[in-house]
Amino acid sequence: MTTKQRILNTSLQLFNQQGIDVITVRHIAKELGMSHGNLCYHFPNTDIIIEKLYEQLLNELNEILTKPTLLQGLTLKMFYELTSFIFGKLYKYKFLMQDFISIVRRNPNLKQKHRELVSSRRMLFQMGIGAAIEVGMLKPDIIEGQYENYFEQLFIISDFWLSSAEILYEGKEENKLEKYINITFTLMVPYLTEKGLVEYQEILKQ
Amino acid sequence: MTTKQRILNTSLQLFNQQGIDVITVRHIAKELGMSHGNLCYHFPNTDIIIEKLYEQLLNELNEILTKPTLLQGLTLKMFYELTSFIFGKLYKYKFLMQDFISIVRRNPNLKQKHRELVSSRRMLFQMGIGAAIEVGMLKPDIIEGQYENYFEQLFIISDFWLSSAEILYEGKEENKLEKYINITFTLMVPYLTEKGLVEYQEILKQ
DNA sequence: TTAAATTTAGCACAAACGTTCTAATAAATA
DNA sequence: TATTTATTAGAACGTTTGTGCTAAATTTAA
Repeated sequence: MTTKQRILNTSLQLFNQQGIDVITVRHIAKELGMSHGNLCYHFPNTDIIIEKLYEQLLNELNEILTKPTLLQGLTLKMFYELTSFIFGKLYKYKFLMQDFISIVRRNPNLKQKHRELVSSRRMLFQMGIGAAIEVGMLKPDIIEGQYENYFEQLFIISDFWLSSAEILYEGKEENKLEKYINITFTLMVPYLTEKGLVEYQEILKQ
Repeated sequence: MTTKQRILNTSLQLFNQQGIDVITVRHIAKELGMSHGNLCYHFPNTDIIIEKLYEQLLNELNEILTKPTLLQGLTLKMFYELTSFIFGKLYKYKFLMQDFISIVRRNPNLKQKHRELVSSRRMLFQMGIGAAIEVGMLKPDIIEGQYENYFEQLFIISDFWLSSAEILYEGKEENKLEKYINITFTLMVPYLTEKGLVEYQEILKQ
């Protein structure tokens, strides 16, 4: 593993544990057992490390999200697994979500990048919803703006379940991810057809 | 107005504009045209100011939430107005929501206080849901844990809509509050009875 | 093997921070 | 009026921060 990647890994760990406010280049260097002068040779400051970690998250997400076969032979289970995959990645980089407001204030570039991510996620989900309606999994869009509201709710929860969990969640750490995946996934239940509901029940049993 | 209250007001304004990371006792003092030594005579540090502002928000919320007549003669419109009231207060103190993770890290006392707030809100809403089912506004709790999930979704969105808006919202500032009130309120639509739906449509018309 | 490029450690600097102290001023009280 | 109390300004302290520099060590390439 290269020194740069070792720095990124250790930074991710420290940011996740303690947040971006208290972690400095000196802390990261100390954790790695190197001089902070050396660390600044690789990354001049923490903001650049954070930006690299955000790009790393984007790359890991795009590995799946840009697959052209993503929506072929659509099933509800695929939706669930996609949610699980995304949430797992967000969990891995949880400081990015929890401190996103501060991060964006320090580095406005990321605001635009995140908007693009959300925008592409929105398009993907719209296509997914459309496909799911066609195969009779979801109810057609009867009430005006029904799925628009659903998207907004979905994005708020997707982006901030980790923040909420940090304050409110009291159970075991290993159950956290699944709990919030379910909370988010059940947001869809009201829009399921009877056929969709059957499939939904089966997913829960597993 | 007392000096203490002037300091709190100006602090609130600066925190809302720029966040808690960059604002120091020196900034606040400068904005008020006083020496920072003087400001520290009133409030030794920013953490204490933040704690006082949080308590101020709690007091303003409790003015309504602890009214014994709150749930008497329950209508959906009352629910909507209650949501509006709470969201308006959160908007006034938006930095508290947007920076809550950092704030709690710096002052763990507030974590417990917030949990108590959420817990009392949860009880209030449970009573509200119960009453709304009784008057035929909401569907009875058929699916196991149906309303539990609803609560979780509701609390995540209530606590973090301001954070999401900071990054994603692009419309006019004066429409922001209403937009997110609607997003949150429509979370309830799937649980409405036909009677409830009629009342819901009427609220939207206004 | 020799030369160049990369990587490393450690120091030094100015700026900003919270905190504390002193002394002066204003307000309240006896 | 005299005395105490509350409020204010400003300076000083030790820390910590990001940043940049130098020189040594290591690796790579010729």
